[in-house]
Amino acid sequence: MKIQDTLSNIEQELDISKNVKIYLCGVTVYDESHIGHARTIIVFDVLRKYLENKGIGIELIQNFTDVDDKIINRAQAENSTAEEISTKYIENYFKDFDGLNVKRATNYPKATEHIDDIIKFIEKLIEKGTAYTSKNGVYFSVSKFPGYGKLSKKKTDELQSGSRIAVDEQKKDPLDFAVWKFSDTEPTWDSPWGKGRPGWHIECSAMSVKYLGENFDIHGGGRDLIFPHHENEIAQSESCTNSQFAKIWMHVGMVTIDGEKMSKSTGNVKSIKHVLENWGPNIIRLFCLSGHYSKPIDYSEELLKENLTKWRQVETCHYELVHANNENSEEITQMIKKLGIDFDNSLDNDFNTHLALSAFFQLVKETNKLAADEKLGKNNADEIKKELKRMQEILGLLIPEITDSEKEEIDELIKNREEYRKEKQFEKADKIRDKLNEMNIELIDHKNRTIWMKKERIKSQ
RNA sequence: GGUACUCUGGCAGAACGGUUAUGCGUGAGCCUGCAAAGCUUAUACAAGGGGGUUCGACUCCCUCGGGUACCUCCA
Repeated sequence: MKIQDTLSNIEQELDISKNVKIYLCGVTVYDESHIGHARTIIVFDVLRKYLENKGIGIELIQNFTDVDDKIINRAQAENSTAEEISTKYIENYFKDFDGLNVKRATNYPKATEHIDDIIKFIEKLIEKGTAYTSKNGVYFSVSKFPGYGKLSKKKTDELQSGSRIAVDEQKKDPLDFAVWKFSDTEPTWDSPWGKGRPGWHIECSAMSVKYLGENFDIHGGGRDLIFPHHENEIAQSESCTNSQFAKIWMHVGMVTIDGEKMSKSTGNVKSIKHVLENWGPNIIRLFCLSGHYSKPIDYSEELLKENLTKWRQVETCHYELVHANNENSEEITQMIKKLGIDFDNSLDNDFNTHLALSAFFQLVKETNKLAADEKLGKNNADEIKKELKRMQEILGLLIPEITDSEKEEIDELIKNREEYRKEKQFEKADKIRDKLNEMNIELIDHKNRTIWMKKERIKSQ
C-alpha cells in the first residue's frame, strides 16, 4: 500500500510486515465536534479497518488535548473547571463518533494524564541544549534544529519576516515556541522549572513516543496541522531521539462550506450531532469518503442528498440479497473477484476511497441488475453477500437491524396485501402498504413476488 | 507578501503520455393494478486563458489568471 507522504512529497510504501502504528492528532475538547473533525477521523477509521481486514495488526493512538487556553477560557466563561469542560466534551466526542460507527482507537491518551512523560521529554530537550528556560516558560530553540520547516516547506528566514506573532522578548528567537508555560491559573502542575502547564505541541511528541516508539508508520491529522503543530512535533521529537520520527505524514483535506474552511472562528460549522440527526451515519461516511482524502470537500445539502440516493441503492441491494431465492444462478465469481480487487487496488493506491466506492457501487448495481432480471440465485446471493459485507465493514456502512418479531409482522401484512391484490381490492392493499411505510418498510413488487426492505430513517428526506 | 495545493460536462469526481471513467441529475422506455424501488437506454462544445515538449497531453514544461489552505488557535 502506498500513501502520499507530506514530508517527502512522494508516495511511500507502507510497511505491513508487522503491526502498523498510527498516531492521529485528535481534537481539543472545548466544544462540540464538527463535520471537519468527522472527515479526518472517518478517513483514518476506514484506513485501519482496511488494514485490519487484510489481517494486519493496528495500533491506533489518538490524543485528546485536554489542557489548552481555549478550554481554560471556556471554563472561566461558564464558571466551571477545565476538567469539567474537557470531560464533558470527551463524552460528547464518543457519543458523536460512536454514532458515526467509528471504531474506538487502541488508546486515547490525554495530555493531563501524561504530565510526567512531558516533563521528562522536556528535560531531555534541555539536556541536549535545544530547549531553554526563560521568564515565561520553557522554549524550544528552533535554530538548534536544522531541519525546521521541512514538513511545511517553509524557510525559517521567511517565517520570521512574514511573522505576525507578537514578539515575546523573553524568547531568544521569535520562532521559538513554548513547551512549558508558567502559569498560576489552574490547571497547573509543578515542574523542575516552575508551576505551569505544557505547550500544545509537546504532548503529541511525548505521547506518540510513549505509545508507539521513536519511529512509527503513520502520523496523521488535518492539513491545517502541518504548520506549526506537526512541524514543531518533528523538531521536538527528532531533537530528542536523534532519529526519524513518523515514516509517513498523512494529511486530510479540509471540509469547506461554500468554498470556505469550516471552523469555529468563521462560525460556519456543522456539528456532528446536528448532521447525524438529519442524515445518519452512513450518508455522512459516504460523503466524507466521496473525494480523495487529501483534497478539500465542500459540504452541501445537495451532496448529502446525492449520497442518500446511493445509500438507498445499497439498502435495496442488501434486501435483494436477503430475499434472493431464484433457482437460476449466473456465473458471477469472476465479476465479484474483479470488483474486490478493484476495491483493494484503489485503496492501495494512496487510499483512493472515491474509486473504492465506485467498485462498491458497481457490485451493488450488478446485484440489483441480477435481481431485476430474476437471475439472482441463492448461490449468487451468498457469494455477493460475502464480498459486499467485507466492503461494508471496511467502509463502516451499517444496515439497520431488524428483529424477528418485526419480520413476522411484516410477512403477515404482506400476505394480507397479496390476498387483497389478488381480489383486486387495491384500496385495502394500499392501506397495508402505507402502514408498512410508516414502519419504514418499503415494498418492492417483482414480477411474481414481493420483497420488503427496511429503510434507514432519514430526517432530511 | 511568502509557501503549498487546486482549476475536468448542470453538479460531484477519477484516470499520474495512448478511446476524456463513474456517480448524481435530466429525458425516454421496461416492470407495476397504481406507485415506489430497480433495470434498460439516451444525454452532455467537459480539462481557467495562452504558449511549448511529443507521433500523441487531462496527465510534462513555461506563462498569465481564478480559487483554497497555511504563515496566529484550528481536524
